[in-house]
Amino acid sequence: MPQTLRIDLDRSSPVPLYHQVATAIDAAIEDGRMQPGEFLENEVALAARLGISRPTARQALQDLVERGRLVRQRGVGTHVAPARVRRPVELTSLHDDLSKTGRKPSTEVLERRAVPASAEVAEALEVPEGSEVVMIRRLRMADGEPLAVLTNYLPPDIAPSAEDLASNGLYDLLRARGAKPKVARQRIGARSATAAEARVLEEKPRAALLTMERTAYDDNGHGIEFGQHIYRASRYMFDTMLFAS
Amino acid sequence: MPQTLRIDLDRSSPVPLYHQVATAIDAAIEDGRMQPGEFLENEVALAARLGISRPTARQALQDLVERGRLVRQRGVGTHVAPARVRRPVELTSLHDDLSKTGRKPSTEVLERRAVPASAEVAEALEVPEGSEVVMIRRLRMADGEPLAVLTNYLPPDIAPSAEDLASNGLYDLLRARGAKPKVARQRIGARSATAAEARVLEEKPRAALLTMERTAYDDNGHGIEFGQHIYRASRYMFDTMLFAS
DNA sequence: GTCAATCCTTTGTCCTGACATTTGAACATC
DNA sequence: GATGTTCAAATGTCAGGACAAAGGATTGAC
Repeated sequence: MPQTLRIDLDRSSPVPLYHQVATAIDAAIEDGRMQPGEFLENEVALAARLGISRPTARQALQDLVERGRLVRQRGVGTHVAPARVRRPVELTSLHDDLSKTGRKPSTEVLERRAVPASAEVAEALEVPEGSEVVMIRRLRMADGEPLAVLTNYLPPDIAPSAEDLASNGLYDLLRARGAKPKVARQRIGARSATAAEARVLEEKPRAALLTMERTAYDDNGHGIEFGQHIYRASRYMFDTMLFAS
Repeated sequence: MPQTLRIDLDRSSPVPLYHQVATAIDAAIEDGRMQPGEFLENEVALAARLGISRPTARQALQDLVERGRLVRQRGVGTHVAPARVRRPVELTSLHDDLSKTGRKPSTEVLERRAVPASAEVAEALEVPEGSEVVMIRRLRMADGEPLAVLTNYLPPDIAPSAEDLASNGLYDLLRARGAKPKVARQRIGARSATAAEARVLEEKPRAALLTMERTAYDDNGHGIEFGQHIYRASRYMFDTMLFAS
């Protein structure tokens, strides 16, 4: 009892056909029209019904498999993956994260100024040590409660203004400036809060904090952002999905 | 000045051609025969030279792009990705992690017994609440120093013995029993150590600890392992790569 | 009834061929 | 010399076909 999904294709659109198909199926999974475990038509039938070639249909399905939405088994068919394995690892900023989970993010820019690059910053951003970079320190709040202190270092030519940062996520602003983060290396650790940190975050002195250090790169591998952040462990966890190779 | 790589193909092998090609190129990148930024031949030439079709060559290159080894640009060509964006996110156990970075892992099994499943464990492993599961608690050490206390819950039929656990990684043992972890959801947080935890880990009381909670699934989405772990923040960090969608 | 062999369905791999789109450089023009 | 145009090179998209391999169900033999 395979589900035949209605999919409208626009052959004059610049969006590739396989992507239109993938998006349509993904949407059906997302809004519940297709349930976990439910089988799709086989790919030959799908291609015939939509008037596309089998490779095109395959490419659409393959994309969804790689994103963890579908599971395929040779000789069996293609079915929707269980809901709990569907969430992807993604490179997002905390601002986007909070919006998606329904909490109201707000930001207070504590500091924004030019500083000489430390060795660590210089290496991440590929600039000479001691050259000028912009340091931004923000207090991130969720529903009015302090959540994290975010410290970012950026090359001067793409660093957003303090005003922009008050209402927009950093990554959105970077993208608007043409710097598109594609990959990031992230290191998560923990330590006790200093007195000053505890005060800003409204925690007790020496409370456990989560620390995160991240370098973001564009797709040519050039560093575009380096950040050292601290989070209130009592209010925040990092939630990721891992895949076996 | 594109690099022409010598690649031997075995058409009688059960290993797909595109995979043979991808593996060969990957090996060349890994051992330095191809340097970051260096261009490959264009895909048409590559296909012709190897005597394979262009789609097959493309599939090999596409695989490497998805793994972050290569970067492609339409109208330009295909080149090797910068070294620092190459490391993948992978689902590994701490045992494998330590071996790879050259530290000597050792394990002490503190406890191994059957316990009734708590609500949390029951949900992760898809068993009735209160049914019997095996709880394993291990002290993980690196170079003789305590590093983490790992607490795992497993279905009784795949739970390894205490003896096996003393010298092997948990994931290796699970794989040998036919339970292949494919995806895992992982939550990383922090908190202060209790007195007992501090004692075991040789930390000061109330020292900051990293906590990690992980549920691993096979490719049908069935839970095969649930773990709650604590790490010495002074000796360990989680290091991951993230990719933008 | 049990077990093995066979067949069908479905995805996996591989081929050939064609046109579209993007990029960068060479070229011509003003 | 600056600027716009054209062109070649490279990857992206799409079509249609063929055979292989795996899994499940059916069938047959004992």
